[in-house]
Amino acid sequence: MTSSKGATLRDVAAHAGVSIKTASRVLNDDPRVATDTRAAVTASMVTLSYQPDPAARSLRAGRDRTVGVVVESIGDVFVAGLVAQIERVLAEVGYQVLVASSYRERDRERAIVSNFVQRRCAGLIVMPSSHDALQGLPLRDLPVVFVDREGDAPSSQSVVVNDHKLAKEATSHLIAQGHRRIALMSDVLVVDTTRHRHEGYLEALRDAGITPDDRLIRAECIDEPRVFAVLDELLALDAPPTAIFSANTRVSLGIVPALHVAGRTDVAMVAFGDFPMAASLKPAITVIDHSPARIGEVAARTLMARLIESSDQRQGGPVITVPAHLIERGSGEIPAEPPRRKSRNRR
Amino acid sequence: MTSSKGATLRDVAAHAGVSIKTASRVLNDDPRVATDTRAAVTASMVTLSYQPDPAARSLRAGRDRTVGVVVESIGDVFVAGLVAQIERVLAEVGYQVLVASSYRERDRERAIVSNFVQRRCAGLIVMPSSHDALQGLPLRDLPVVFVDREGDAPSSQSVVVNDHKLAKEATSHLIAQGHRRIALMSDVLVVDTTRHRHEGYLEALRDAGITPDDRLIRAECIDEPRVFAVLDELLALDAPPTAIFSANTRVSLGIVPALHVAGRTDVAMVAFGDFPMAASLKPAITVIDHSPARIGEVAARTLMARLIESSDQRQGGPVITVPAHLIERGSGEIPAEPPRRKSRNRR
DNA sequence: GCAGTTGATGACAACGATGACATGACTCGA
DNA sequence: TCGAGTCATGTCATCGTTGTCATCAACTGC
Repeated sequence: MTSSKGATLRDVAAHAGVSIKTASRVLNDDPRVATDTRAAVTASMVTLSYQPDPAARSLRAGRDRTVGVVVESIGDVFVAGLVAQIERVLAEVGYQVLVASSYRERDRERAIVSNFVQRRCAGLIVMPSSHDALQGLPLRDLPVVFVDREGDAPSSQSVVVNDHKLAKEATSHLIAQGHRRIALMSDVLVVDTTRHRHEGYLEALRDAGITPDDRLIRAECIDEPRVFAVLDELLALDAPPTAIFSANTRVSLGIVPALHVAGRTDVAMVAFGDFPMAASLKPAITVIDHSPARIGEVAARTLMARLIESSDQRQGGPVITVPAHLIERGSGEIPAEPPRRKSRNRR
Repeated sequence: MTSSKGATLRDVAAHAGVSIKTASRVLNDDPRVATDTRAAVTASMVTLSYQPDPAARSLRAGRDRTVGVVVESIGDVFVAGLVAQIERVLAEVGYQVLVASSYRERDRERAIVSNFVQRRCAGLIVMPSSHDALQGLPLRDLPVVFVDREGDAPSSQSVVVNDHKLAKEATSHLIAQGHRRIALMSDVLVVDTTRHRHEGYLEALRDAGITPDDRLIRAECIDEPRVFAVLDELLALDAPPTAIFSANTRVSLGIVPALHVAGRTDVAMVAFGDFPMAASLKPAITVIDHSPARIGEVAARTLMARLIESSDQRQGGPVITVPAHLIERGSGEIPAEPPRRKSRNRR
């Protein structure tokens, strides 16, 4: 039945016997409309199953009920969880989500943002490839919320976890099990987040009076093959590490299979970021619960507050820190010196 | 420097000393423009760093370089992989991706589609909650590609795997290991895909002369707690299953931890759909490699073919089947009768 | 009973781009 | 040499909506 093109505001106005402007007013909840007129127009809208045209609206009004989300790669598990939550929260208030992946390429990222601005998105949620990723881009006062990493932009806010503190906590946890040779495996150091985790790691070592060993610090784990290679090298050292701190989920997803393949699940490990199956592996993986859902939710609500109330008043400071904590599951509690066959099962 | 509002086509035209229409022609690669005029306009565009306004464009031209993607839930690993590939392919040709999750609610799904149509998306990629999910919706001849499940819509195509065949293959694989009591765990039977997998399972049993046991067929595994409960019940049966066929990834992600917690990793298992870590578990999980990337890629290219060439000529039939195969990893090769301590390590 | 206020409504232009059609300068073949 | 056909370009209206300003009736208070 419902065929071809939908009804326009003009049709609604004609059907209700009012001017198009009055219909527009009803549509926009303008108080200056008589009650019965409003009723008539509303009825006509229902009858004609009218739906406003977003393009015309955004062209004229200069804004669109759309939020642009720029992430590193939507295929990443962490990112998917993040976007899911953002989409869920924004859908509640009738906003649509545009997603695009930057693949960490600065130019691509900037092009995406420009495009979103051009599209009159109402706001932006960005997982920036670098602190100054958006520097100098014309943002038209768009509210911007950075996620997972801090970013610079006029009137922006960032939703992050305390990378430094949590990385330190993870490392200290391993130290507490008696480990002194702890490897750090991470992605390259272009993202601030990763840098902060490195610093946390180093500080934990320093506090424990352990001299960092450059051979154990490997910030080159960009893909799975690379992780395998690095791990091979680490295990082949004269003094190999007895524990590993994995600085992000993608790396963890490489380390775990690699350890299993090498048959070296005796090496302790703490992973920054939870992941599917982490609790079911043998040993189960001790993680820093860096929850994408929590971060996404906070980011979306932070943006929403600025979208809806049109209050430039931003809630919370420029940097909002979401809590996270360490979940002991086994891999992080493997002691440095394997117990000398005291008892196989203590319990 | 670059401030506030961007340049409009009028500005470009003025700067190049031509009419706005000529500038428009250059923008749209209309051949009817003199070479030097074109050069001048292009130069002006660069100088003013002109970017076309998508809203105005889509309003006038009736189409937008945007593809609407409707999925069940963007947070799902399978879905995330799918969307990532779609986005990647479409970005190559300058299309933006709008995503929305239906959470399998029909009304929501239909509302999303209507909205996308209203937005003048150039095309739609839909993971439909049911075969007739889009029935009767005004689609304006939009090219629609259904993914992972077949769907009905005028001039649509579907990109799927052969669920029936693959489920049968998985089940037969378990039968070949000597199993006769094979449980089937799946999501509820609202989606065709799931139904086809059930049929494949049943056919494999029938072919092997095994009578299906209703107590082993559990199509109620909608979330993780439910999976745990069902598994408990199954294992508590008088004649418990010796093998499990998991009909989708979400269910697998529940079964694996449940088996580990119950200490019953001696139960054989084949999972429909690969997932992170599947190869690193003990035992590693034998899966049907139902690859989201492959499906996403094919779906995106199928849609692209119709977007770009504006040829209504659709390539491929209404249903495009993407190949998939069984990957033996261990869990699916656990024999029905555990070997009677012949030798611990054969090699 | 009248200026001034308020409230409801409408006419019109504009947002930025493109489609239909028109124009004027060529070229070409008979 | 001229009409037809091509080519490059321009004029104008239009997509569906909203902002600005005008209109006009009813109501206020003195």
